[in-house]
Amino acid sequence: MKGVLYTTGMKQDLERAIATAVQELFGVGAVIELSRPEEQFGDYATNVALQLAKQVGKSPRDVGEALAVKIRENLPDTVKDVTVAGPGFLNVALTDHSLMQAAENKPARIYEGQTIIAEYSDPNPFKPLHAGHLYTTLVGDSIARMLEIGGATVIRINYGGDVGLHVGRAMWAIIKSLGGEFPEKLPGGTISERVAWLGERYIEGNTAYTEDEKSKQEIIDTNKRVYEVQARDDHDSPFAKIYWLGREWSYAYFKVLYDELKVHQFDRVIPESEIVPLGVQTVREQLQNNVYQESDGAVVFKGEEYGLHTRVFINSQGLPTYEAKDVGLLLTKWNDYKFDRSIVITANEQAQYMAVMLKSVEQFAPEPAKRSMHLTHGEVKLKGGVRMSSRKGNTVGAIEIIEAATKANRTLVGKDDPETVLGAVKYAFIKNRIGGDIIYDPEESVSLEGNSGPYLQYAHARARSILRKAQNAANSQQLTADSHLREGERTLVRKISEYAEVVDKAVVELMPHHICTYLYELAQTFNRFYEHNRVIGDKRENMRLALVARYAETLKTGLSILGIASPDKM
RNA sequence: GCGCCCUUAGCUCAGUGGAUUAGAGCGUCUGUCUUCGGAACAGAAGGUCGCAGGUUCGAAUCCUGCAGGGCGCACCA
Repeated sequence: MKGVLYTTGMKQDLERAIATAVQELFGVGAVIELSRPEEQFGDYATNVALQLAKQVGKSPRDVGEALAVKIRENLPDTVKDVTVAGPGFLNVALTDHSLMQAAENKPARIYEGQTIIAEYSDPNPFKPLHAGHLYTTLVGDSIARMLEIGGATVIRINYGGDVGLHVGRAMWAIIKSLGGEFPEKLPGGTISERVAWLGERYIEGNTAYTEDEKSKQEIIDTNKRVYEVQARDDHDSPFAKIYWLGREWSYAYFKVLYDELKVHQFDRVIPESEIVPLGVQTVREQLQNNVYQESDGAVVFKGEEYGLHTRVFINSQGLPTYEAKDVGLLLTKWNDYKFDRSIVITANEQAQYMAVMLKSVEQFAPEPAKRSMHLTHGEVKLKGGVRMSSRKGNTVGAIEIIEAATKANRTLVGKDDPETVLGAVKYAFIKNRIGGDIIYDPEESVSLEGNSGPYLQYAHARARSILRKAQNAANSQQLTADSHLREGERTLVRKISEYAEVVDKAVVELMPHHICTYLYELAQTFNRFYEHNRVIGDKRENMRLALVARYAETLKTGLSILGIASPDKM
């Protein structure tokens, strides 16, 4: 189900034209890959001559020279010049006119017609929301947006563990803390306070589970009771009342985070309890078919045959582990959506686990398994690479991050400015490549300067300010009306023309940080242009207004893929 | 022990199947301002791209080994 790049736009036209030239000159086929060299060398570059040299039996430079002549002949309107550089690289300079056309290119819709499931965020009820949840939510949100840019119909799914040992741990400590099963004794206060209280209980239960054998047994029993509450749909017993209330609080609190972050709404929230029956039933059925095996009273999948490892799907108590639940989840997605692709986004600690789960499903349901992929990101760490742990008491809460950023921004700017705060926080998290761990630096995440969200927003607001002041002629002119560009103008047009290519790359690789890197360069290029070139009152005002308008739109569209707002004024 | 991932300037990171001086931001130092918004711009200092081999005309980028760090490896999620 890999996306195939559509061949549209200036870059693809050029690639085809060069391939044709190769065919005409040497009678061989070649895949041309154009890159963007530094501006002084041209607008596009290719190393095709070096690749062909051996095959054709000529020196790379000779191949390059011959190609350069041919390309100039074939594309007199598009190409201003083709030169051979170094060992045989071809540097291609576009005419100003075609460069301006390239600045109008739109990203390819490589997922057109596909239904793609994006599952992300996945917080568990009864557990605190920490920095990692914030991060994974933002990554998922931007990736889902990228899939939409690529033309897909995206189903956003949020999956969470409302049953399982962590709930047992929390419930055990809650009951202990209440002095018995007394739902009426549950604390009041704001939703944050109540959830904070739950979080403390979870940590207590967690500690007791690892440190005290008797408590551990009690927690295991409590866990079973939670499954029974679900199975019997019990809403009346005091135990059940506590459970449902705690779950409700958690969900309410998740909503607080999503609202604060202004992320796109989920299409569906799937609690684990919903897919447990299908998961268990499926695993038991496939036990008959020998996909899964019994071992020490548990049901396992032996991954060793596939270079993986063995994992337990149903434990010896007869309760499903995360594994069996994920089987149920995957099949539920498949039954309900018949997706073309399903992407699950989590931290990388789950990478090998997920590989085992998918491999097991592949044995009896190959289609959904093959169409699934697991995209992982790193952990959020503190400055100096310090890992957060509730035991050390150095965890950072998800909402705490937004609150701290809001406060810091207030003292810096003197007013509340949620769009700037969110711009700063989101950009700080998304600008790094997915995969490695990222460092949460509270100061950097509220920074207004340099490579930051607010820098980009400011570079947008500045441009809008110019356009506001010159409303008259401004928006009527086409960028391509003037066929000759001055130096600073050309640099900006050239940068804008990279937009569609960068987004394509980000969408294909599912790497939002490419967009961050590019937009920062774009904003930088504009700020330089702004410093050195007058727009209003200049002889070239009309052309430059069209350029500024094109730039502002590009930046705004790009930021929207990251879920970052572009206010007209700041 | 086995598997996977990571190691680029003081800090935080881009760049990863070839190239021309390895790029940013922060921090440090120095400039620009009777300016369409200074949340800006211009410049300086700062790197044997973890170490050692190998392939190549050419390696931060590919291969091998080593070191350091992270994650996972049966009833947690």
